[in-house]
Amino acid sequence: MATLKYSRQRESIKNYLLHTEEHPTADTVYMHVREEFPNISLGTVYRNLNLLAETGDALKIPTPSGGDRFDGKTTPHYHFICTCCGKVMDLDMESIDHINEIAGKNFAGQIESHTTMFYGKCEDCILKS
Amino acid sequence: MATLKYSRQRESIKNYLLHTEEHPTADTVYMHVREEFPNISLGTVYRNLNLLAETGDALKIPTPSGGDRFDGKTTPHYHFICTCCGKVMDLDMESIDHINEIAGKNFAGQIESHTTMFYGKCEDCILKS
DNA sequence: CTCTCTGCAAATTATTTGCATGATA
DNA sequence: TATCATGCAAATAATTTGCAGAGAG
Repeated sequence: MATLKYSRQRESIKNYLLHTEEHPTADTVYMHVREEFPNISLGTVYRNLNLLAETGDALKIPTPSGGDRFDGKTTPHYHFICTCCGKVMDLDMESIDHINEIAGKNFAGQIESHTTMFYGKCEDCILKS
Repeated sequence: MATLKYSRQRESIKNYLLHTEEHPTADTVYMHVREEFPNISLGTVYRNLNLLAETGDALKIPTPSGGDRFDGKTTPHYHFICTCCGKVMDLDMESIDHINEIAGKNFAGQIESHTTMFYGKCEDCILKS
């Protein structure tokens, strides 16, 4: 990949991701960064989010029913997505690296444990039902 | 939901899903079902795949980088997606229902264990690298 | 007969890309 | 001043939807 040059827009996006817990969509990032850069385009947001994901400065989290989410917290941790309301949450739990031994009996691939995605119902949705 | 009526197209789609192991995309299903119903439309395929997923006759598996996959094997099992080649595979491993106890210390939601998605490199991609 | 399902085409949604101009090193 | 980044608009890709007619119950 070509050498990265500094850009104020990218810095702002990176900074926003570091200070939010909501795992925003590209569009949400766009809305926020536009407060500082009113002329920024959605294309630029996408380009930078992908760059940050490549350099490891952000995580790109695919979700069912469209719209990737982004996370500025890059230390290994697990994610949970509520299939009811779509909310993406961090799971603060111990590593499940041993999953490779469990799966390994019939599987010769290598699971990258901390990219595992969990689905279910979040607390709010359980209470509402 | 409204009462379902029989349709030969839906039956054919369901049947194809039951006899393939490849976790096809909607488009792949379309290609195959078109051999029996040359005039079937992609819209109909999508509508029926979604109906089958709702009635529990098929699983809809979201993937990173676009394109849901479908699975006619509806008994609980885990899935693995190769982040290198995109291949979707069944993982024949014991249940990890206890994940709820591990995650539960800091999490009041409910993980539906068998919908957990694992990512990593498949055997083929490991050998090639 | 009534309501569901189909084929077709147009509409949506999320994301990417080409290009001329602007910013960084 | 060479190269990367931006803004804008057009292009893709995956999926959904409106509608008029065909098929199932």
